[in-house]
Amino acid sequence: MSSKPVNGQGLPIPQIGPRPTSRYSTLARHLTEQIESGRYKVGHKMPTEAELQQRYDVSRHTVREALRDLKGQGLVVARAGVGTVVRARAPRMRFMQGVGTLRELIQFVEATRMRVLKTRQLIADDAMSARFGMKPGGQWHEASVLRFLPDESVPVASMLIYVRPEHADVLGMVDSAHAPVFSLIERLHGVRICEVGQQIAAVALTPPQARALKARAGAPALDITRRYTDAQDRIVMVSVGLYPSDRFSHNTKFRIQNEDAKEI
Amino acid sequence: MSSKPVNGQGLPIPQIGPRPTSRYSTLARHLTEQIESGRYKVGHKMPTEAELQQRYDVSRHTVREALRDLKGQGLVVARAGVGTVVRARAPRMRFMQGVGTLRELIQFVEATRMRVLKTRQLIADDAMSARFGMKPGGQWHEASVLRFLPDESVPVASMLIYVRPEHADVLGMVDSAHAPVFSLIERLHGVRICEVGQQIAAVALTPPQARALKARAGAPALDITRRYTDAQDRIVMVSVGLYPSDRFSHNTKFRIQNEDAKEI
DNA sequence: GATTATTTGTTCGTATGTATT
DNA sequence: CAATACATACGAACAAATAAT
Repeated sequence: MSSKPVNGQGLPIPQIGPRPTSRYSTLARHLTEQIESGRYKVGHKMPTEAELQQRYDVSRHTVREALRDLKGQGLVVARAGVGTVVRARAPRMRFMQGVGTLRELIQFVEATRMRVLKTRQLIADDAMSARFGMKPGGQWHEASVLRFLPDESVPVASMLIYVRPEHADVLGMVDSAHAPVFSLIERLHGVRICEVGQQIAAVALTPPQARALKARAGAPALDITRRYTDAQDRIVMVSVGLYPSDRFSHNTKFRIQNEDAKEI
Repeated sequence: MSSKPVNGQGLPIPQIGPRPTSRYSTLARHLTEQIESGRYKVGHKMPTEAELQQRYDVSRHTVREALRDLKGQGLVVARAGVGTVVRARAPRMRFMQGVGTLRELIQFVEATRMRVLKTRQLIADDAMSARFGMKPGGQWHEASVLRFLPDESVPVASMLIYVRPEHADVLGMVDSAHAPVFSLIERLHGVRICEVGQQIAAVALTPPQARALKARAGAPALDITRRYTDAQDRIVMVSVGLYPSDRFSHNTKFRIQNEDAKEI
């Protein structure tokens, strides 16, 4: 009868809180501290699930629940066949908080119409891999899209949108659905976007680009490239937008979170 | 012992994708559709886990994985002893959180040197008022600055920095102090920056700008204008940076807010 | 108020699938 | 092809919270 420590002790993890928390969340907190303290370094691999299972004397399920927490916070990335790699040392600083960033994005999307010019399949080559981080050889669907303000005939932007073949059906709904493409994928395919990386650069329009946008060749434009990734750090979608400078500027507001300005 | 349909059929859910996706995500999508279609109404209870388990002939584990997805999207809330209640018909939009935005900015500043070319006093005119929101007639100090990467002679950016007369002393310390100007003001004058508004636009370099930056006239560049305001919404500082596109791109990471929706 | 039934939460065990090395 | 490591899936039991008796 000694083998029933179902929720009792036997776990060599320092139980900090006064209240007995669950094992997996205790383990999650413990691992988080190890990462924050630098015991597990960014870029390096965590111990395997089996290793953690033995070391802390818990079931593999419990280990996975704990790791799921860390994944959700973006601290680690797990990949089958490789392992669990530490990705960040802190659970995402709250230094600045985007104020209305997403809301403004959504409102912008809802206020504009999109017209899909054409779609095609393609295989990611080395150039795409270098630009977007897709694995070379992966299959993708590409849509060429123009974005219009209501009651205007001159497009605000021309975009290229890349999605996985299994999500390609959303490209057919972009015209009618006034919603961002990534949210369509989330809704229709149960994917969960976890992080969005955004790169903004200034470019000069090439002649074909200028023709599509009814703009002058060589005119300056914003190139806004966004990479949408899920919890496993897999790329779900990539969008490349070209916004002529006379029609669009990118505005963001940051609010400084005043509680911990100590770290700077 | 015929009960080993580990990944076979037996699930009365329409499998859409060409590849057999996991059972739990298929189930999650199915349940999501039921909610969106109004089959399960907001405020009402979902079937119990045991019920779903029987109805779809899967294990409880699979049911829970599917429900975890819905919880993560904020569609349902589960409470022990009560059940799983539908909370929203569509996945509510989550806000994004700027990740490392400020940190990256600081690191960029620390990794570069600044050289102040000249400073001057000026009175805000209507043009400045329209661009930056300063009150017309207000006194400001302007510094023209070049920013260099270490060991490089070509500037990364040319900037104009506007500060109030009472803070003008910081402009003399920019060269040596490897810290952002706004944080110097905060430290030396006890001002507390509360919000930062940022506008990014693409521009073509004018001939004088191109000369200062040792770049080609007409070349595309990012114009990043930041307005720093305090708690009273007074403008503390304004900076205008010109970043030639071949030397700089603006990167941001957003992370989707991942509250666990445990509490109501 | 105490007891019981119900429902989700946590934890163990085991086995197989899939991606990578 | 084999070994490794995470992903998915089955089963079983008990704990904790809540609602009903």
